[in-house]
Amino acid sequence: MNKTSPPGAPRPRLGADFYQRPDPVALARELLGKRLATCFDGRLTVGRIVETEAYRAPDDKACHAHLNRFTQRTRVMFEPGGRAYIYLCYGIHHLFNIVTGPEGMAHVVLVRAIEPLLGLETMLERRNMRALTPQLTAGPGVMSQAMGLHKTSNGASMLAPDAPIWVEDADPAREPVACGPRIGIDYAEECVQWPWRFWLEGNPWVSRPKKR
DNA sequence: CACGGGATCGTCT
DNA sequence: GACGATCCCGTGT
Repeated sequence: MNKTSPPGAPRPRLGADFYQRPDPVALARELLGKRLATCFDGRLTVGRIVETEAYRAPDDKACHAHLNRFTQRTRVMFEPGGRAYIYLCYGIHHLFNIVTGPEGMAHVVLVRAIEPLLGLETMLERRNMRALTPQLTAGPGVMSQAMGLHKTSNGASMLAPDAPIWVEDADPAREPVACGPRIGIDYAEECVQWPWRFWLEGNPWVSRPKKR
């Protein structure tokens, strides 16, 4: 009997009960292996989530909503879980986060890398690449680009049955889960070492910059 | 392959 | 006016 389904098989979308649970660290871990999907202009792209980071308000200094700082930018983080939080980083990269937790708790999970499953041609085209290599989607900026995730989708709900951004349930990952410090948050003082980055050990689609 | 720097702009001070 | 939850390319070895 088959224990896994083909990549193209339809899957149930995760709903509010998943996203609105209170612990963003547990959610970051559980999102590993699930399928991030978008459909923009009729172009379906799906990838298996292989790397995430948790950001938690109010105590986490690396979180944009540290001390529950409420600004125009962080506003969406306070919404109930199940929306996209997408912001421009370094003036170039659109970083895709999933708002989690109940309303008022500004927790998010950054999706850092996916393993491409469907819509590979679309992903390659968006990235201006020819060959299928981890550079396609390993890293939060390039992953967003490949999936067509842009700051114009900031605040979009992922809960409606016809929402163009969603996460599908999936079979449990076979790879072991590893964790370690988050990337690029050296300013966050005592939070720097918190092991809130999660990845699937050995999966080649996990980001691997030089300095880590 | 290691290293260094530039790109580029929204956000908050 | 400073600074990012990054990435890519050029240089040198």
